[in-house]
Amino acid sequence: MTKTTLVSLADSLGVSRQTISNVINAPHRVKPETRARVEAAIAASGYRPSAAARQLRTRRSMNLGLRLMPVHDGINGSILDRFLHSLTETAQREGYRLTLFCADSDTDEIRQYEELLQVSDIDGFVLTGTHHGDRRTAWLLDHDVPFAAFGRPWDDAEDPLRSRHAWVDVDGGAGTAEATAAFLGEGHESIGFLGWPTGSGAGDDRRAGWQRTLAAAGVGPGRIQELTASIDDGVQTGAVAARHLLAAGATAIVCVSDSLALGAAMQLRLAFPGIPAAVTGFDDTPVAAAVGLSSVAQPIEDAARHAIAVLTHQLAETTTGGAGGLAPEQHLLLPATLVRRIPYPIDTGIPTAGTT
Amino acid sequence: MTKTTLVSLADSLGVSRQTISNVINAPHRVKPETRARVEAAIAASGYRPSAAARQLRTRRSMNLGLRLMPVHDGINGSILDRFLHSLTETAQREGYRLTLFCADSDTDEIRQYEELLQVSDIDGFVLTGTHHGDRRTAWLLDHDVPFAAFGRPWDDAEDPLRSRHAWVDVDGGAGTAEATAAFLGEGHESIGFLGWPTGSGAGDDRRAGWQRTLAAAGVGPGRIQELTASIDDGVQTGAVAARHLLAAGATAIVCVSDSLALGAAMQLRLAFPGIPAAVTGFDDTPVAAAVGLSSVAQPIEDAARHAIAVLTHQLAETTTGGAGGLAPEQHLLLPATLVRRIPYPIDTGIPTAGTT
DNA sequence: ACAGCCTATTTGAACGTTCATATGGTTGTA
DNA sequence: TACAACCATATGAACGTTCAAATAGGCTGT
Repeated sequence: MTKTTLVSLADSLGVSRQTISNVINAPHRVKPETRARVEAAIAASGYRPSAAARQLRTRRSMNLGLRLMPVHDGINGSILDRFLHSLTETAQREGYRLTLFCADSDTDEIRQYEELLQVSDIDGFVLTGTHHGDRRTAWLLDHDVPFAAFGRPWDDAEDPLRSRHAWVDVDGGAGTAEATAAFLGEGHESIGFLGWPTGSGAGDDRRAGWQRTLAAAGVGPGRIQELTASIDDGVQTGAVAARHLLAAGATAIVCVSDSLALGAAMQLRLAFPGIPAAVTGFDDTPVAAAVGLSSVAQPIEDAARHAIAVLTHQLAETTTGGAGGLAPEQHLLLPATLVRRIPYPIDTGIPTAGTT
Repeated sequence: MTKTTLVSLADSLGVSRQTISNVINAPHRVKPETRARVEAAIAASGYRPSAAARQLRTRRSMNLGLRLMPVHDGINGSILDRFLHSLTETAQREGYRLTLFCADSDTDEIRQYEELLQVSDIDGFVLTGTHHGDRRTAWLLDHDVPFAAFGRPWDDAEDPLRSRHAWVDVDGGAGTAEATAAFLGEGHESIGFLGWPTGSGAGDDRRAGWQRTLAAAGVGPGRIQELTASIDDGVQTGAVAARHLLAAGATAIVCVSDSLALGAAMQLRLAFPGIPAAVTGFDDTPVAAAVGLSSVAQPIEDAARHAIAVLTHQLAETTTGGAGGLAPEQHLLLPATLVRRIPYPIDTGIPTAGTT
């Protein structure tokens, strides 16, 4: 039993290669009667066109590339899991596959683009972790490589909707604004913000949501200044920074991440024993769910779906030359929403000697 | 400026295609002098052989397939992140790439194998989430498809080292045994085990580690029976089940997962206020690190590295026909190790009315 | 009756490699 | 000198598909 190929199938059916090829790629060109006959034969033989041969001829691989960000940078952990799933599933439904690669810097990532493209192995890319001064998008635009970014083009921050490339993002600012407003509604007046150092795009965006909500509520710029802290991610660092916010009079804290929120929650417990800690995190990670921490959730599955939709549409366009249905939104900002939780009593122990 | 190809490069150098091909694939066949000249030209032109053409001719794609398990089944969250990273990085170093695909059942996964192979798009697979009655391994063996499994062949449990296929796994039982022994060393006598329902391979293995340690310490089978609970994963379910273990007199609890451990920790706090909860989880997830939960850590990066090593060796073998260096261990059980932590005081609040 | 056009199908060539084999030149041995 | 053996390089064919152009046949209109 030899491998079924276009020719072997054609011979056994008494038609030509091209007819079968047409049945697969341009069915309207084939007489319905013939078509049915060929389709039956295809199904019976289990024939599948060889990707390699097809790719060699058409110069399209139906493969999309995604760089796996170094751990603790970009999308990680369970967010990555959800993102990847949605990405892969959506791509698969459109006939594409997802190929992963690693790179330790943006420069290295660009080098890999060159490699992957020249080898004509990848049709387009999904970018994550966009940031200020991102050279990747410029490179891809310059080289006419189809791609979709998860993350706004932060350099065009004033008007990202004018961006030359397609992107999807989650409106983190709206999420932190909602969290802040919720605290205000509960009677809190001094609401702190625990964020990352300025310059990170996503981090600044989330801070801005908190800031504008406080400002709208009549809190002065000086006070806002006092109520914000900027530090690197981590539970311990969150605890330390939260102490400063508490000293500044904060009774509730909005955080840029779940890790920081976790640390902040510890300090709030100590400061206001018996009262559920007024803290919100970001990303709605399993950690947050586990300890009952309120958190701003990103519709990451939707974002992934849309990124693929945009990208595949772009790819279909360059092939067929323009037709191919309504173009999906090129610049899409999805709403983040606050997930409210009641903290569990995880731990009453004071960190002392030997345990496990 | 047209695309550089084997022919265009050959013409510009005044040699034949095959010579260049040889420089790349079998350098020893080419006269050093010519070789140097060709290599320089390759570097100068930035020439890269087309994957498609090569694949069409050689029938190898240098692509490895990995099924992305449905969320909350198999490898998830940050473990997946670490696993994927290591897998991708190692594969990349060997000249392979990782292609993802989704499947909602093992049957579906097998269907995709057929598709991926027939299209000759994938050279081999990495399997995760092996379980009792796994039909995938049988199928792959039957069809002579190279693969490496992360997870023992649970059906050959008596002697997995005799398995017909390559696998890597982590000795979870050794990890829980270590945890149990540690509690015994601290003076605990009634150490409970919070596990998944019987039948899950990995879960049973972890329970066995606890069980044999207790047995070795002289705890009778009846008592062991009383001290074990089996439930589905989750923080809440863990808390509920832990209550039963406490009622049975347990003072420490070894858990099959971090989620369950988190729930158990809650109950232990309530039962023994002021004393650090004697609980261990499994997987050493960020959740565990965040709340200061001791946990059994898997050397997942090593496992991934080894899986790729085994797989690529297998692939190289089928090509060259046997030569190609020492074969890596076909059946490898890596040790899991206990990471001891001191619980943080995360939460003193009692779960009551509205929060955040 | 025949050019002209449309439809359904076929044919030759090309995509860029590698395999198998052929060529030409040099060396070694009788 | 003749002939085999070897080395370095070159040539033809093949992998399985799609593109572009060619063919055959049916229908229309003058």
